Amino acid sequence: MQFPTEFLREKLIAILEKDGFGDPLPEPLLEPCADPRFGDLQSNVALVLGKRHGQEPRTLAAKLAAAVGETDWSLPPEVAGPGFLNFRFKPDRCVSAFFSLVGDSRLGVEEAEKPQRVVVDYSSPNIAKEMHVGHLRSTILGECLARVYRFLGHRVTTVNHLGDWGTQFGMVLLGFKRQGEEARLEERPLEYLEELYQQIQTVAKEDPAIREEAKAELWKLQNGDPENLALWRRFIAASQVELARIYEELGVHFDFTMGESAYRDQLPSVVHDLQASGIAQPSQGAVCVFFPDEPELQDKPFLIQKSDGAYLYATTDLAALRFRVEEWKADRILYITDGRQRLHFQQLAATAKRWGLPVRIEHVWFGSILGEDKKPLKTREGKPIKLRELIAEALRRAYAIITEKRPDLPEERKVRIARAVGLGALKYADLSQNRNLDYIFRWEKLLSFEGNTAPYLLNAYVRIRAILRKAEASGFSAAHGPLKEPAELRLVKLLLDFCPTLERVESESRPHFLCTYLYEVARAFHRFYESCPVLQPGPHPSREWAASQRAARLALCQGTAATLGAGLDLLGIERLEEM
RNA sequence: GGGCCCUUAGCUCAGUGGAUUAGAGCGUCUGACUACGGAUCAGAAGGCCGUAGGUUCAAAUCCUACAGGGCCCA
Repeated sequence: MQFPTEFLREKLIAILEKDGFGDPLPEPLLEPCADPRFGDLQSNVALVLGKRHGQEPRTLAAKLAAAVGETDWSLPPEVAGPGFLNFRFKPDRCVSAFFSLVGDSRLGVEEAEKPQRVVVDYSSPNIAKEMHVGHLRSTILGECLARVYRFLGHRVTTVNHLGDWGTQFGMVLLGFKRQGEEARLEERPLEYLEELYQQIQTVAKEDPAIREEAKAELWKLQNGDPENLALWRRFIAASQVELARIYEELGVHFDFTMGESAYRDQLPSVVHDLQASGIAQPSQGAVCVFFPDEPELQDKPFLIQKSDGAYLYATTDLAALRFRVEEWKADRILYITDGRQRLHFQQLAATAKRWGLPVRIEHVWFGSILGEDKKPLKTREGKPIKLRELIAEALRRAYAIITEKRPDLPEERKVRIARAVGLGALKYADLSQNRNLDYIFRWEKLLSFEGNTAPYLLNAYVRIRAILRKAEASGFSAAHGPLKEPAELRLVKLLLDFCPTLERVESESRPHFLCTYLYEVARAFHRFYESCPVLQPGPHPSREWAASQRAARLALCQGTAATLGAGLDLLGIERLEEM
């Protein structure tokens, strides 16, 4: 389906190229007007080209305006100020485009012509530790991006790269052997394993003998000791059960869960390969990749094997990378982690390039979570906020509100609504902010239910659904009809922006573009709702006209619900029929 | 010591390769309940876009330096 911006853009390009202004095209050619009073789209190409070719911008703008003229989509452009071109869409054309969009299950979004195989690597918790707030960001962002890429027609594989093979298992094994309690392992494995680890670590600090014992346990595990292997497998199985519960609650799905341990047999060959092809070199007993051609990485070698022969995260990541390219034929891999790992992924990408792996690596990084004092909220000091506590608090707060506002509802429905609202608010808090920014952890912020939040979007959706249900009960249906009120047209134009918005999300892997857009849609709907009655229109010239208007407004409701609903789905937020 | 990120209204944040009068939410103040669901809507107040230079007819946006905060590497 064609969109007005796209249409005008192509038109403008054709004119510029014909007039010899196309090399290179000034960008951006068109952007939304800063102020709606100027129109729908603005262009400052005349200013840029005027300068480039020594022409008076206003004269050039007038010439371009004349060349564009009136189009199928737009009125003749106006020249304003120093040489802006302001474009105004034809309302009727937008309305008819809107009606074709309403009838389309994909809302006018076409599937990618050249689908890519995209691997999204996210969440990736450590198996022997509680998940905390930091994991939420990776999990929520990754899930959302995977859904957006998939919706745009790409072949997405999601993977949870579990930390299941670190040195911490020496401590955990020792701890469990000394004082293991089966029941606690079954009950709450993540918490229990973390506790064991911390206990042993505390003791080990004082007692070198304990440190040695832990090392010995680790050595045994890594060298295939049956007892330790069996225990380790039990830790993993128990942890995975608990993780699965959390993911299910969050509505997160992985196509594959493959821990670091899955690659342990491949590590020697990675190091060997890289050495054999001259990419990695021995250095002070260790093995490193150097990057003489990358200015930013010149003094930052990538360590892939330590002098004692041990492998590192880097080695595992390279093995996983090779696996994903060779076995999954990945064209593109997105790693969703916090910004502290940026150097690591820069090095990983640079190594992959020299290794000749035909894959585009994107590090989708996000900021840290800070405490109220703007200092990092570290798990060592201070009190870590456990993810399940955060979720429980979200549900509790949402439940309190729903109980207050809807005491009439049966318990079961209140719980269900509290789930959608609480989890939605929590997810939305992470998704709606530019991911690169650090954020300060505050319950009120993460669990806010007003303004630009999930409950606001849900509220709009619920209201529309209520209207549509009533309409259906009364036998009214949606159809073509007049949409001329400013609030109607504003909504119509916004709904035509769904597809371009998703493309922007894809181009930068930034879900907050989608959130901002959906918020605008919900706001525009609320305004429309206030000023344009759908089911009980006011006085009208004729009964036919009133019926036609109601049908058109119902269509607008349908289109808005479909767009908000699709958007919520992509964000991973559950839709509601009532709240 | 080197590198990266950030600094926009009291608070939390948008601002799509420079451009017409910098936008929201929360909070504050004033309105709208004869309700298609008020978790809503209308309006007001509130900003030398960290500081200082530079490039430009035009800078929150690009360049340089500095300050403050955070992170990474040895």
